[in-house]
Amino acid sequence: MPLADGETPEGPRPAPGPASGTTRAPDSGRPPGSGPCDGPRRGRPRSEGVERAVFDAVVELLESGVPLGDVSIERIARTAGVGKATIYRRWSGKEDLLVELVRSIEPPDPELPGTSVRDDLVMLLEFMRRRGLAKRTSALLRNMFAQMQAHPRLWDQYHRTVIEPRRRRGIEVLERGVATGEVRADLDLELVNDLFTGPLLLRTVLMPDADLSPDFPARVADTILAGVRPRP
Amino acid sequence: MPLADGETPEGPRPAPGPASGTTRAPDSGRPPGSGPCDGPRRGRPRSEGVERAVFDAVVELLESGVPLGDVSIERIARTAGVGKATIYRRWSGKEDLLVELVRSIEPPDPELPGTSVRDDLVMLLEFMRRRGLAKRTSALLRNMFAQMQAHPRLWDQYHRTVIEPRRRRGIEVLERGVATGEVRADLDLELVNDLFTGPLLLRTVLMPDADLSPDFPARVADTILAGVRPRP
Amino acid sequence: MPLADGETPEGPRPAPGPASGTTRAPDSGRPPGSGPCDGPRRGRPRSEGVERAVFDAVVELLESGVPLGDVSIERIARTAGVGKATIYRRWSGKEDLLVELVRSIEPPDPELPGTSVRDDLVMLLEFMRRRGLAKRTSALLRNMFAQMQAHPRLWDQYHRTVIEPRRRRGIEVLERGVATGEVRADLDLELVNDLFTGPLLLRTVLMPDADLSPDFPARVADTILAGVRPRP
Amino acid sequence: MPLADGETPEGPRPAPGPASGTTRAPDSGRPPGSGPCDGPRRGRPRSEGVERAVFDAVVELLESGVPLGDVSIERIARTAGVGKATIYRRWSGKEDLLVELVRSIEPPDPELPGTSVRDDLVMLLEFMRRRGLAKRTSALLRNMFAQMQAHPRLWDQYHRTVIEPRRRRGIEVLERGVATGEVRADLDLELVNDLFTGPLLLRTVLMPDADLSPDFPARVADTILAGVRPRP
DNA sequence: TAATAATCGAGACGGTACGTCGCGTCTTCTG
DNA sequence: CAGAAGACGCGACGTACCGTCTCGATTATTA
Repeated sequence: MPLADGETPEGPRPAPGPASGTTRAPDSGRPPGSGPCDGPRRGRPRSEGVERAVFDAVVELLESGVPLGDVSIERIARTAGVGKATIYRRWSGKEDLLVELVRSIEPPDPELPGTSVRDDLVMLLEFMRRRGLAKRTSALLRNMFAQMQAHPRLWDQYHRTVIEPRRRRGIEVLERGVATGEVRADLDLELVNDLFTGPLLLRTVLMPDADLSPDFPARVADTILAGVRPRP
Repeated sequence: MPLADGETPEGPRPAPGPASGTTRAPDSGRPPGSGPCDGPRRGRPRSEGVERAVFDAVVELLESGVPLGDVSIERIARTAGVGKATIYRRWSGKEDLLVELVRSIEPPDPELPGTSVRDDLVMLLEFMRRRGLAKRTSALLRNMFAQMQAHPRLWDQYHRTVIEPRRRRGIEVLERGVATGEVRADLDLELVNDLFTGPLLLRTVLMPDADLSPDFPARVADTILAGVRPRP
Repeated sequence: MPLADGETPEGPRPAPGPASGTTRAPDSGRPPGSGPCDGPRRGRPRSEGVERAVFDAVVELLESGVPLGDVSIERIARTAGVGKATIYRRWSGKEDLLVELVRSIEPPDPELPGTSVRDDLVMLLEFMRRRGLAKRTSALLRNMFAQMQAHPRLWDQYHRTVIEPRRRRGIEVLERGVATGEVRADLDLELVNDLFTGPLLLRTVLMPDADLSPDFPARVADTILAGVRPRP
Repeated sequence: MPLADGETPEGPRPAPGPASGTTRAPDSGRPPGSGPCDGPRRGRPRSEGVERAVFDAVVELLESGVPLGDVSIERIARTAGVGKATIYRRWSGKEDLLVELVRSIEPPDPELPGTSVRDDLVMLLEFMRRRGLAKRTSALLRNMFAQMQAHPRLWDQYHRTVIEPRRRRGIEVLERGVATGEVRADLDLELVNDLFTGPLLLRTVLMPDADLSPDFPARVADTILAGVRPRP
């Protein structure tokens, strides 16, 4: 989501759709009590096209201006040309579906230059900035973000798998900075990390039209590193 | 949301929305609380008790653990002992109602000590922290925030009346700091203001369980004022 | 209603609107417990224009094709430019209003020639036929008739004041016929009266588009008087 | 209503309505009870139990004294334990539902003795008399009748499928009577048929409490056959 | 002349029903 | 057996009227 750092969608991402293959673990739809799962499944196998069709339908709806609250399962099924039961067989509901959609869109983490703490932080912030600006995903993600606030279970899951790892990366960068002497050793690094990422979240979430010019990451990083009080 | 202010809307923001005015169409009646209009209103005046009953019902439902998505107009009306039409006569829908509810709950702005920039900033942050923690308003506000993201008109209104004034106050504090020499004169104060408020927003919105201990405002302020890089 | 014999609406009826004056007895609106009713009423007297405006509004609505089921009190009040409470002050509800409207439209009974039973019966039937055909009142009355079936109290009242008196007249004609030898003395005259009026009701109510040519009354009367079986 | 037949619709009636066909728009599904259409219907078939449950609920409500005006779709659904949408899926509204209900209750036509015109006519009238008296159907049908008056489309349909066939039978009996010499050959048989059925309609519809004793059909038939004027 | 009292238009009020839509489950037929 | 189709019970949606009530304004009679 907007605050998590990511990659520009116009950048190296090969395919904007769902990733190849059906790499899904939490298949809650299989009727419990069936036999061992390693054997070759009997009956008609699940169509590979369904996930793609469903995700495409959701993205198409959201991009065409439909508010996320109006994106009902019924409508997704109609748009995708898919039966409702087929959707419920794979996901437990709209929220579950959306989480997976978001995860599938999430770009891979950026490579850091490692030249200095300052450069690494700017790079992380720049990725977040590009994520927040990305044309198509921006509104979508903001909507999702809003939606998920109301669904704690899914929010937790997203937090665990997306937000927290990136937070870790920022802290690791700072820890390296402490080791090299670039960062004061007497600071709570979790708090410092929030100092860097908070402003970007604020402008992305609360002020979608605000200034997010390319030099924003550098200005934030430099100001925090140097401090606001005049130096003697 | 309430605990963060942002950027000035007259600043670099190109267009604050389709129409900056108060385009509140569905509420054709007088907004309750305003003075007497010119013409003497005809017909039975609206009961003063309805707003109270409705707001109380919503708060009661949310406090009793009902998720905001399940707080339907129907249920509000039932709980408040009020007709649905009476609700729709005053508000255009659930979101509109919630915006007004939040506004009615909004506490008055804090008095600033004025002893120093640092003290004033800590006070502002402390005020925001308490707002985010307040028992009843916390979950409510977080949900509200989510809801409003999808409704630009309401969001604009809330931004104008709640967020923007507070943002102004922060910037004024910083300007005074520049005048007294407590703050570097070469900084973009809007950005600096976001540095202070961003972290609090981040922890409140993204990490509801995170550390929001009483010393958080002071730690944020001191770290940003002093800077992260070691001083020579 | 359509089966009750009456007068042609294009005939001697002087004014199609409500009769002059406010000759209303069943005024249920007066608050019980007030003083003696002969004394001059205090307060503002009821406007004479209200009954007229309300009746006109109802007729206007029905004539403009609005089904009677859609003629709500609300709509009547709106159309008449009258307050709802003003209507309820005079009538207990829609049914009550409609009964009075119908009564006010009901034309006076016809004069009978008295030359013979056959001529009198034809005259009665002819009045019924014209009533059923009357351009504006026809659909209106059919609607009312339908409506009243579902409201026993009002139906009873209408029956007592409109239907039954006319039924009496038919029987009186037949009794005179028995006295003059024009009618068999061994017959149940109530049943005979129904033989004459039934066919007209049938064609008016069940078959609005059916044959109601001017000679219908004569054909009915002559056939029943002569009998269907061939005379020896 | 059911106890009266009327005139042939192909006769002098100029236009039976806007469209003589079966313009039943809202019921897009197969009318239950018809044979298999060409294409094998897809999706879950409509439950057979729903019609029964709904009809039973309506009859139960009416029998327990609920006025038909208070029999709302909402209440029917509640009583039948059925969703509102399920009702609207089959019928376009209350009237449509009631028409089908009445049709389903309609008893089969009587066998005629064929011994004489007089006996056949008495039998037809007796059948109608019993229909009008039947415990459960009586009030229901009277109300139905009232409802349908205001809905031409439904009335047409009922007329076509219920009233008209019965009317035909009566005229056939009379035609046979002309052939056997039991009936005068110079009469308009449609009118004669109305002479017989009209009185029964009159007493059933206009005078629910009137005399409908078992000998009523015979008295009507005999009086009309013999004529009211004394025979020389 | 002023007070009193009932009327007027207007419209808010707590309800009930409307007809539609989406929910998540189910039941059919086709591949 | 998967999948499209769609019926099912349920419940919320936003609207329309119901009949009652409360307003300010109007219009008579009574003091």
